[in-house]
Amino acid sequence: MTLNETFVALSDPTRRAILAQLVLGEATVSALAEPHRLAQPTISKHLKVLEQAGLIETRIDAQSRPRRLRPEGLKLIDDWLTPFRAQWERRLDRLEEFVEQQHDMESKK
Amino acid sequence: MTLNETFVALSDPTRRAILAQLVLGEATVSALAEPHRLAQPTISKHLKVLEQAGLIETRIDAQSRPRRLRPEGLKLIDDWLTPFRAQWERRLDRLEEFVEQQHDMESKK
DNA sequence: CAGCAATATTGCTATTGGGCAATATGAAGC
DNA sequence: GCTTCATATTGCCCAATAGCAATATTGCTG
Repeated sequence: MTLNETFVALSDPTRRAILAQLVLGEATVSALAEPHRLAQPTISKHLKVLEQAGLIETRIDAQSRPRRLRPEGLKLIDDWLTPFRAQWERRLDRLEEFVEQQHDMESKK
Repeated sequence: MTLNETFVALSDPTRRAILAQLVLGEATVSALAEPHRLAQPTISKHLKVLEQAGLIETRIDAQSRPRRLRPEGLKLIDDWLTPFRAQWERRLDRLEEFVEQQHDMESKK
């Protein structure tokens, strides 16, 4: 459940696709495997990584082990982004200022 | 400059540390190498990954090649987070609702 | 232009990580 | 109790990657 585990978990496209699937709701392992051309054990491995990172959780229903999203897990990432977000918003502000200035110039012509 | 490149770039702690350093402003390669117990070529390699992902850019100043942050590069990540953010905020809303309901119950005692 | 300073490139090694087939486990249904 | 279904675990291979030392490159500076 560390920041690093989370980023590592997200660095694989298959795992990101699995998360995207889970936004739509709970799904079994076989349902999660189906869209990818990957063997079941491969998917199980990915699921383990995601669970270890705190991004999904497992429920038990007879033989099946449906997974569901733990969106709060992504807060670590969101928080990490904060200082950077501040920066790109500042850039946007400067751009807006610039546009406004240009506009003023125009109207003074 | 793809989403995958970006996530891969962020999946290494050294590279994240470098980005964090660059929030404070432009820095030379040797300045970036200094805090880490890593050889200079190792850092240069990391910088290449970050630049390829569009997260930093290089300026040329005599022999030195100072890097600066390109915070907009992180928008890809921020955008990817959007659908998930919606989910964890909904959870928060439900929590608030619950707390309010409890509060109502209390006041009716 | 010689020599130094800052960085890039190259070539190598060791580790990690994604993939698979084969097998193990555990619950359901007959 | 035996079979079947869903999934986990194990053992293996190959490719990708972080790391380094050695060397190349580029631009000052004397």
